[in-house]
Order: sequence, then C-alpha cells, then structure tokens
Amino acid sequence: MSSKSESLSVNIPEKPSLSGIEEKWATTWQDAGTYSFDRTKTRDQIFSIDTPPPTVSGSLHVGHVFSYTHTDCIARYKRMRGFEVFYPMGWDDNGLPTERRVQNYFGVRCDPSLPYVADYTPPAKPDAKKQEPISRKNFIELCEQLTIEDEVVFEDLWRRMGLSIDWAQTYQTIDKNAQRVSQLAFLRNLARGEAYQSEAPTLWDVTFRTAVAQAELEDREVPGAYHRIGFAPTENPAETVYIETTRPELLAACVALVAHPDDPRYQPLFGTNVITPVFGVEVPVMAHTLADPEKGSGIAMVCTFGDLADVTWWRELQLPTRPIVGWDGRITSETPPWITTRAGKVRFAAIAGTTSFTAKQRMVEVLRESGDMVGEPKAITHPVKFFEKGDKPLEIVTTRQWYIANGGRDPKLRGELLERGREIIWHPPHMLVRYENWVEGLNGDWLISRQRFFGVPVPVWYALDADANPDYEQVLAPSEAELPIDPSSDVPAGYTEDQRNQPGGFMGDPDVMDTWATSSLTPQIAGGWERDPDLFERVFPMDMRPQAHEIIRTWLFSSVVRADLENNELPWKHAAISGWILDPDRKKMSKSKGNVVTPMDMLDEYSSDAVRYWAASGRPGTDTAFDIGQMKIGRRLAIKLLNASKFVLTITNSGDVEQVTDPLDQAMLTRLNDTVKSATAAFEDFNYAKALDTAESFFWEFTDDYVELVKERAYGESDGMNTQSARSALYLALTIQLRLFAPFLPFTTEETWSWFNDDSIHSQQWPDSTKAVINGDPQIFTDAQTALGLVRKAKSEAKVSMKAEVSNGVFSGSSEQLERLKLVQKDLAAAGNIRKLDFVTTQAGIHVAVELATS
RNA sequence: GGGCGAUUGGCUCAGUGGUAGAGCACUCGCUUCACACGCGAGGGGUCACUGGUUCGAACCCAGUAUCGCCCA
Repeated sequence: MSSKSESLSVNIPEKPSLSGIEEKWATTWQDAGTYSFDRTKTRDQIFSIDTPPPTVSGSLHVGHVFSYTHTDCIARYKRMRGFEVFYPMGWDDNGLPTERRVQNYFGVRCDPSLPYVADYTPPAKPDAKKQEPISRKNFIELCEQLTIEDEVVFEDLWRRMGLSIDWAQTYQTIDKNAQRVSQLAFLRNLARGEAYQSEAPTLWDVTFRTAVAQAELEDREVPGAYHRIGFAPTENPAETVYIETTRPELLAACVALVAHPDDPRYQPLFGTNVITPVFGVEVPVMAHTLADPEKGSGIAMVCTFGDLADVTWWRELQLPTRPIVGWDGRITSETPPWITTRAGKVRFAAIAGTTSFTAKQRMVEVLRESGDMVGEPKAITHPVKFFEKGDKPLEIVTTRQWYIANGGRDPKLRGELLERGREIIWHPPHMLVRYENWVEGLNGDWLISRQRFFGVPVPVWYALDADANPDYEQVLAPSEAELPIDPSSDVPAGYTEDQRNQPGGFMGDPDVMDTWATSSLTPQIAGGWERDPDLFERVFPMDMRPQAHEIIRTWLFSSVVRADLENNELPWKHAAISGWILDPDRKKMSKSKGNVVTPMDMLDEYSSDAVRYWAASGRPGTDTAFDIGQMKIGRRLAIKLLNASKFVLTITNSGDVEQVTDPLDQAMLTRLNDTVKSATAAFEDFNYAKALDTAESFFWEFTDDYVELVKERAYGESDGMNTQSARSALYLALTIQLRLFAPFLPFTTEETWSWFNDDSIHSQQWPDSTKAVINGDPQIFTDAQTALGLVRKAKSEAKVSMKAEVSNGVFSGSSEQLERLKLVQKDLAAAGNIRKLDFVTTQAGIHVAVELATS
C-alpha cells in the first residue's frame, strides 16, 4: 500500500445516497456564507447578475426551475473562475397580478374614496362576488402582507434547488428603495424632458379602467362582421357612398371617410363632403395611403376612435375629436354637441349609456329601419387589440397620461436604442432580431401612468387654480431628498395638507406607474444606484441579464431605455435568453391547460440535482420539452458520481501529477484536459448545456472504461505495476471532474467533496486547462477502449460473464495501434481476465480474437 | 402579410465540409469485491423535400412543405 494511505482522512458513508443532501447543504451554505457577496472586490473582479424578480403572486412553475437553474450554473462557474459573484434576488410584487390576488384571497376591492381603517380585518369568508370595498391604504397593506407570505414560498424553492444567491441581497419592486429609485429616475427623466404628459388617444382597458402601453398589447383573432352602410354626398345625394365597418356603433363618432389616394373609385370624392346616415353630420372624404383598397369597399369610416388606424388618420389628417365612448366602455349618456338634427338626437338617445355591445345591436336595428344599411352583416374574423391580461377588446379614449421617450416618436433616439441593442452580447445571437423588430415597430412613446392602486405613485402634484381646477402646466415635483413620496398623503413644498383639492391649493397625481417603469430599473435598484455609490461602482453595468424571450419587448427593452437615458450606457453586457418549457405535446406549458407539475414534488421525487440536470440540458434560448426521463438520467448520473467517488477515495486520498507515469493514465488525463478546455470554452459562451454534455460524456468513459482498466493496478494486488500512477491519476481525475460538475450538481459534488475536504467545492478554482503538465497520447486510451470493447463483445456473444477467463487473446491492428496496445497490455489482461496476449500486425483496424478458457 | 427558429433512429436531443452519434425505450446476456438506483452487448436512421456549390453536404446556397414563436 502507498505511504499516503496512512494519511487517509476520508469519511465515506457505507451506502452513499442523495436523500436529505439538499437540506443538509442548503443549511451549511447559509451558515457558512458560501455565496455571500464580498463588496471589497473591484469591478473587474466581480461578475454581477440582474436576476429576474419573479412575480410572487403567481404560482410556482417548472419554468422557474428551468431558467433559474441556467443562471445559477453560470453564476457557479464564474465564482469558480475566481469572480466575486453579485447574485441578488428580487421579488416582483408591484402591480396588477398582486392586486387581483389580494382581491380574490381576501375578498376585498380598492375604493380610493374611502377613509383608512386602522386595524382592519378582512372578511372571514372571502366572497369573490361581494368584495368588501376598502381604502387604498388598507388595500396596499393587504398587498404587502400577502406578498411577504408568497415570497417565503419562492425562497424555499430557490434554496431547495440550490440557487447560489446571496440572501442578504434581496429587494421587492414595491419596497421603499425600489419606490425611491423609480421615482428618482422619473424625476430625472422629467427634468431632462424625457418624461412628459400628454392628452392623447390612449388604449384603454374598460375592465381594469386603466391605460395600457403598446408593449402590453396583443392581437387576438375574434369574430366580427362587416356592415355595409351608405353615406350621401352633399353635392350629389343620390350617388350613395358605401363603407363597410365592423363597428357601426361608432357611427356617431365618425369624423371623415378615407380612401387610398390612388383608388380611382374614390378620387372624384376627395375634397367633398358626405352626410353620416342617421345622425346627419357632415364629414369630409379624404385620401390617405393607409386606406386599403382591398379591404371592404375600399373606403373607410374614420371614428374617434375605433382602432389605431383611426388614430393615425385623425392625427395626420388633423380631424376633429368626437369621442362617444367613456372610460367605463359605455356610450356617453349625453348627446354630443355635433349631433344637431332632431332625428339624430332621438337616435342617439337609443344608444346613450349602453355598452358597445348593446350599442352595436341597436345601431344595426336603427340602420336597417332607416334603410342605410344594405344587406346582411358579413361575418369575418379579424385581429383586435387586447390588453394581454384583459378579456375585453380595448377601447381608445382620450386621456391625460405620462409618457417616457423610448424612440417611438424620435428617430434619433430610436437609432441610438437600436445601436444599444447591437452592443449587447446576445445568447443566442438571433434574439437580437426580436429586439430590432420591436424597436423598429414602435409607434409612440412609452405610456407609464396606470389608473391602479398597488404600484409606485407618480411622484408629482399639480397646482389648482381659483376654481380648484388643476393646472397641468404647473407640475409640483418633490426634491430628490424627499423620495419616496405618495402624493395622495404627502404635501408639496410651500403648501399645507388643508390646501389639498382646495381652490388655489394643490392635488396629488392619482396614478401609479406601470410596473415595467420600476422593473426596468432592477440593475439600479439592486446595484445601489444613488443609494450606495460604492456598491454601484462595483456592480454596474451588470454582466448578465437572464430572461425569457417573450419579454424582450418589455423588460429587456425598457431596461435598455432607462439605462441609456439615465446612465448613458447599457445596463449589462450579456443578455442570456432562456426558452420555454413545453409539455410532451410540444405545447407551451400553462396553468390553464392543467399540465403544470408542482416543482417541489418534482424535486422531492428525483432530487434537486437530477432536476437541475434536466434544466441544464436545455440549450440557451431553446424551448425544451418537460421530460421526466432526463431527470431520471440526472439522478443516475448523480448516484454514479457518488459511487465512483467512493471507489476512488477508498483507494487513495491524494494525487500528484509527477507520479502519473503510466502511458494509459497520462492518456486519460490528457483527454480530461481536453474535456476541461471544451467545457470552459462552452461556459465562456454561456453554453452551460454543452459544458455539461462535455463533462458527462467524459465521465461515462472514465467510469466504464478507464476505471475498469486500471482497477486491479490501483488496488496494487499485482507486483510490478504502476500502482501509484493509477492512484494519482484516479484522484486527480476525480477532483477535476467533481469541479466540472459542481455548477450543475451542487449538492452531489459538495457531498462527495466533503468526504475528503473541509472547505466547500463551490469555493474552489475551476480546473485550469492551461496548466497542462500531462502530455500523454489520448489515442492510447481510445485504442485501449476499443480493444476492451471487443473483448467484452466476444464474451457477450458467448453469453458468459465479463469475469470469464480468456485463455488467449489475439490482438491485431496496424503496427502503431499494436504499439499502443502493448503499452496497456497488463491493464487489458487484468480487465479482460486474459491469461495470454498475442499481437499480430495487419492492415485493417483493431480486431481481437478471443479464446475462452474452458472451466 | 413580414421576420426568426426548428425539422437527425419509436421518444428526447447532440452533431457548422471528410465513413451518421448519445441517452431513454426495445432485444439478449451478466448475482463483476464503487454502483442491480448497476454492468456488458445488440437491433434500429436514404439526417423533411427539391435543386445547386464542392473531389466530397446532416452541415454551405436557393426554393418548397410542416410546426413553433415574434411583429403587423
């Protein structure tokens, strides 16, 4: 036995197991501060991650496990490369999802007109249909209460999965610091003229009664119908002009007809007027290239406002504003002043105050009776704009809102932001196209005000005139030192609370900001911008933003906008875009389909490392099937790692490169060195999946072939063999491979490492392939594997045990091949239990003729 | 309608110019002293289709089809 064996201080369980290792190591890591961030390090020594804050009011989903594992693998790799990793965790509790969850959970709804009730207790039995109205402050308190509970559930999962987060670095997108950062950035935008208010047509969700931004829209195909309606030209009333509209209920809001300038059918009408049927309003016929000659009758009715095309026509053709739809989605109850005919007023009364659905039915009846509608409505399906979280079509109403410049109206800024997008290093690279498509398609600035409750308030007040009407030109902004503020309870400088809403006094802006207006600042929030300049200097701009591809237009883009405007640089260098989890039918997994698996159950069943293995096998940006089979493989790998480690450590607990003298051992370590090189290159490209695959492929060859070949030599049972060489090689190979797997299987590798080390594997250096002191010939290992495989095949075909004795093995091959095989013949003989080996030179590749011993 | 991506054995996926790969599943075998949560062997694919470039194409180019996503 080796002299080293006296120093054996290994502590290996009799039966290594995965059970319980998650809890054991999660606790140890927390107590030891294994992942805590050392802020004395400088920017070049730090790798900082802009972690996506999960929506805590949402449910846990395997998608979370999937994408957060990807980031953690990279974080662990960077840590082992010697970087101090800044890996915070945020909770996205700001916004509508939390509001809705609070409403359902407690059975309440927010009514801002109510006063605050101290020590409020929500209904004992929440009734979704009879929600109790409560004040805004009470409502927000419930939001805060519930999100804290929800965060615990997420944190438990993250710890259980082994995310190497520094739990001292957490934030909420609604906490005081996030509010302050969000308001501060807004005030800076305001001061530079990048934030402004505008009274303009706004996409409006009638259910939530809030404005929504372009980024929150989605098109849905819905059934509709073309109604063919005649307009009489004033010059020539008999020559009726027919339009086809899907929204006849908006006839009273008609301000013009518009056709394509090249359309010969309507050219004679341009510049003339027509009379709207039923309401008798005179409107012009105009030309605009956006009118599609192929669509309907080729001439469209412009209303204020039926869709975004109407908005374009209204703006570019400078048409009057005649809105009839209110913020509640109903037709206004008062007859609009532009309807002057007696018949028109009577007909308007029929639709006043009704929903657009009812108004449509009634208008169709009216138009039928009057004979202005020709034929039956022609059913079609067409795309209609919806709020992504809503279920009623959006209306367009004119409201005063706050905007932040994002290039949607300024070609210079747009070009700058496109350039910013190209500066980001995208993983995978083609995701840049999503960004470019979005930025190029912007048609307005970013609408950030929301008529909601649980969010960061727009931090301004307005001066009121002698009639208590707000003067929106007189924005009263707080000083930066006062932030965060709530204008509904705080008072602007120079005023007192009793002047609130009084003539000559002030009023607070009632709105909150879009949740993206805050989460677009996560690098600044987590990085200590304008709070902790020392920290900010060390972590910003961040190195990496991991996120999903469907929010490139929202989170990624808005973050680039904010950092560009405020910091005049990119918020991070790399964007790592993860794919989706697909269910086995290759559909996106979603709760509504009932195919969501509970992450915690999955971790319990297969172990965290096994689930991480599945997640890490999904390449960056690639949608990945939910595959229990992959988890089983991961579990098998983890168990194999435990057992292989046990085998090596039972034999030796030290290794020295100098002692590796046997050609096979040198060949194996050289192959391993190449593996380290490939895995490192893959990781440097953020391709954790390839790094894992590389390490795994080598590992199976290591256990199946190398270990089997050197086993006897390593035991030292035969004299005259390079026992110490095999032991050193096994030990070195084990310590290198454990480190290669550490980013993926943090629990298993830590467990194994602990058998022969006092410190954590996760604080070790990543194997350094540049220190190639071994210069073996990998082909020796390859040829030995081939020869061993042929011996095994012969035994398998003879249906005998692998232990069966071979009386004579004849190895043939080229002279070079035979030279290599002769170098490993003792190991081959031992592994194949071959009594006598012969070598015959031939032209063909390696062959083995096996003569089995008769027993 | 525009764009991006995908299409490789029954399944999940590697493989960016040089004789088609892995795991799972399947078949056959092995109580081998790290591991039966294991080990060995085997069968199975004209790499979606059509052209082109090339000595040579799963890979490069053009087009087609199907699927998915993003944007209109």
